[in-house]
Amino acid sequence: MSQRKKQKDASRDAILTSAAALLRERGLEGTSVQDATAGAGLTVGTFYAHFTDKQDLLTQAVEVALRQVGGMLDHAAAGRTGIDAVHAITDVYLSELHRDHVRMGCPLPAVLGEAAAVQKSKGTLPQQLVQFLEARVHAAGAGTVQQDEALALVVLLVGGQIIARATRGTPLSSNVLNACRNFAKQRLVATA
Amino acid sequence: MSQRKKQKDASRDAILTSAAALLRERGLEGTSVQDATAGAGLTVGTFYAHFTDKQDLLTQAVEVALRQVGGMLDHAAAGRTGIDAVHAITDVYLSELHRDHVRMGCPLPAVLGEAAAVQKSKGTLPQQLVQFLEARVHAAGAGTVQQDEALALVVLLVGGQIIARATRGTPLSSNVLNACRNFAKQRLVATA
DNA sequence: TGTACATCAGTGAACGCGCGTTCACTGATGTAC
DNA sequence: TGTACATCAGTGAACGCGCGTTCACTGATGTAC
Repeated sequence: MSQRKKQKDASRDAILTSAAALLRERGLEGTSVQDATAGAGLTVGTFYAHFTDKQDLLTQAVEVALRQVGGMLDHAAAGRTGIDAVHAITDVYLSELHRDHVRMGCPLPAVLGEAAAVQKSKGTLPQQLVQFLEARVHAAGAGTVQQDEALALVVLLVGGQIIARATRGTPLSSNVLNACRNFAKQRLVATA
Repeated sequence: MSQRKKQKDASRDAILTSAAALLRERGLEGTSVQDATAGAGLTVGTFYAHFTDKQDLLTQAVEVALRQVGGMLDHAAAGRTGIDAVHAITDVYLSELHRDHVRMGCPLPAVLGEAAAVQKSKGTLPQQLVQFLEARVHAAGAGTVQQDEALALVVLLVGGQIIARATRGTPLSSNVLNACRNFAKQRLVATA
């Protein structure tokens, strides 16, 4: 591969990484093309040499972020099986650490909450994102968790983080995380 | 009260009502001052005779919307007590009807999802909103529901609607509502 | 190897647009005598 | 009751700003001979 091509790919990756971080803390609408390219050390002008438009960038950046959180969940579940793996995922997803490190975390709380932006994307992106998490939970559970339970757990995980982040700085925030962790784990154990 | 004062109050109420509807389907950021006043049959120019700024309007409009959803929940729980009342609230909140009539529903799914807008509001608005719902659930349960359980239920309600709305038009949307209703009701019944 | 030209990643300024906000003005309503 | 003036809810155009997007240009990299 030519040096030019290599550099272009590096720039593209840098913009994607920058956007993947931004969209998690500012949402899809709040992530400007300007800021994403600036975060990669570039100027706006070059943006359209890499992406067809803003929507194109965001779609790909969400996937980048999703791959990261997939790794996070795999790491948490490593060495465990069945309900133990599901509990490990629950603990890590609903941790204070995950709440406070938005840029490195899951994109779903930011993306699914933006009514306007999601409607604009028309496609089935939100569906794909939810099913990604659901599949992960389902697979980790390996037969101990019904599909309906996996869906409800995904709602507790994503919804819990949305609310914990919205109330950050108040005692309620950690109470919500605690309540969701306890509820999810106690009620899922009972069915195992 | 003078006719002038009466007319001004009517205009103010009309703007508030218009904004309360808009913010639930477009979110806080997506609700423009222009659209809110136009929805009341007025032009933008008059806006600052009624509100100090956009944030002022939104804060009050969220309260208006919240009062409406309070009525909805009271109506659903009317004539029931304890866990039955909680189940009725769960069914109505996680109904397809509530998903599809966003303008008349609960503002929390729209408001809590907007990371950027919520951080801008600085105050404890999100906390107040969550506690409003939590208190309602807790009161309806009248001793049968622990505080932690009430919080987890609020997360299932709000999170369930956020995800159901984001995936509207796909089969997943109704599956999520179903899964949350079942999970919430089966697991809460067990503790009653 | 050295030179002349072609390519193209990135620059920086401009555009049109919608936004929140401001303000001089209008005309109907209220008040004073 | 009638007239003259004061008040003020609402109008409509303007502003500065950040946004997504476009484009003429630059200068380093690659290619041909």
